[in-house]
Amino acid sequence: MRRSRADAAETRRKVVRAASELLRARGRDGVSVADAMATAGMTPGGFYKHFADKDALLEESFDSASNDSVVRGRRAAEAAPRGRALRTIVRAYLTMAHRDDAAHGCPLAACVSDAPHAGKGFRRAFTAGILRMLDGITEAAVRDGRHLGRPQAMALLASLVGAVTLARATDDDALAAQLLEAVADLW
Amino acid sequence: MRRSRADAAETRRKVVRAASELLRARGRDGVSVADAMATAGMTPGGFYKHFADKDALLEESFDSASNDSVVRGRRAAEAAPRGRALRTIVRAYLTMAHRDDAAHGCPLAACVSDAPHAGKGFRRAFTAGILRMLDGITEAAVRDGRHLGRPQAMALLASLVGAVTLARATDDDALAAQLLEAVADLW
DNA sequence: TGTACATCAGTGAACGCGCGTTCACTGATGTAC
DNA sequence: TGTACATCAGTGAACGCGCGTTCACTGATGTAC
Repeated sequence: MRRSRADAAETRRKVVRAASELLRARGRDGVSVADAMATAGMTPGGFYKHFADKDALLEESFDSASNDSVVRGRRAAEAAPRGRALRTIVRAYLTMAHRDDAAHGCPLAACVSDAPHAGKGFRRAFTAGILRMLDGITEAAVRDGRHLGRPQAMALLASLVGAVTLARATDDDALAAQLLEAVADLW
Repeated sequence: MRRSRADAAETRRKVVRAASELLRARGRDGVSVADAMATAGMTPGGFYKHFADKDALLEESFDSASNDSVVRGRRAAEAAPRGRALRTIVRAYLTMAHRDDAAHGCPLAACVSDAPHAGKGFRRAFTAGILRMLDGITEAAVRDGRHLGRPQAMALLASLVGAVTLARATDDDALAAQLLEAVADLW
């Protein structure tokens, strides 16, 4: 039956949140429309009242995750000890906790091998996510009173994403921890 | 109809090669048994004469790609100018050509976000692939007459994989090139 | 403020498609004598 | 070396399943008067 506009907006938000977690936990092909709807407490049929198709949901879900992720990073940087903002967010990124909780973690790390096979919209959202992360890194450095060039921010981001994705891909926990540690010690 | 043992072995090899390229080009979920068989010039039915199931094929395909990749790296290191083995393979890894030809490139970069959602066998193969790459990096350094610690090899590998996967994920070619360049300049 | 009606969020079943897997069959290969 | 038979690599159709999407329907919400 029909719901109020506020209810409908809330439903939409719940679906995006559910999809954003499923997307990061299982990857693009691991999210089904029915799953996302069920996780949000709905039946599959209503999906198309809110989104054009599955791609539109995934694109918006990625974007939402990317925003959340950068906001969380900024908060961590603000809460960090004086002059340690960048170091704090880098260390937080490179934890086994982050490795083990992809659903609430960095969407770049979660979707990096999905994007090449995805459509235009998703890849555009991914690119925006990269830029947001680079800006977040630069911002943290500025907060520490030092200048980090764009190339250095890029190299840092690449090593962060590489370390976490490799740590998730291996079945050897000790190796995973060493990979994270090795990159943490690099910066 | 029945084929000779030599023919059958050749068929099996063709299927693994086809699957290994499809796997790297399209990711785990992008490979269908029928596609792999068709690419190898066969109909789908014969597949189960050679492999227990799709997982067994993908595991073997990953392993094969991983071996090929390391062998290619070793050859490049051997052909490199004196004292430049490591630099040569790192630079070769970080090219737009490698980014654009995933089918014949590093399987770690191609499958890194697939592995976490894959079964035990695939993750074990992935771990073996990481170790092989780390050994390959160390070996190249030794050839240059310098010692590279395990942590440094790990940090290098993470940044390589991160750079290429991010470069493939974005739809912005200039950004992709800058990411590769930024990591190349780090080492 | 009340009333009548149009709208539309959400339901749950159905459809079509692709995919992994199975299966009966074919006929060349390999083996036993 | 030759022959008869068992084996089995490969074929191509079929099955079952999950998934994205559609659709007729329901009944509360929003709107027009």
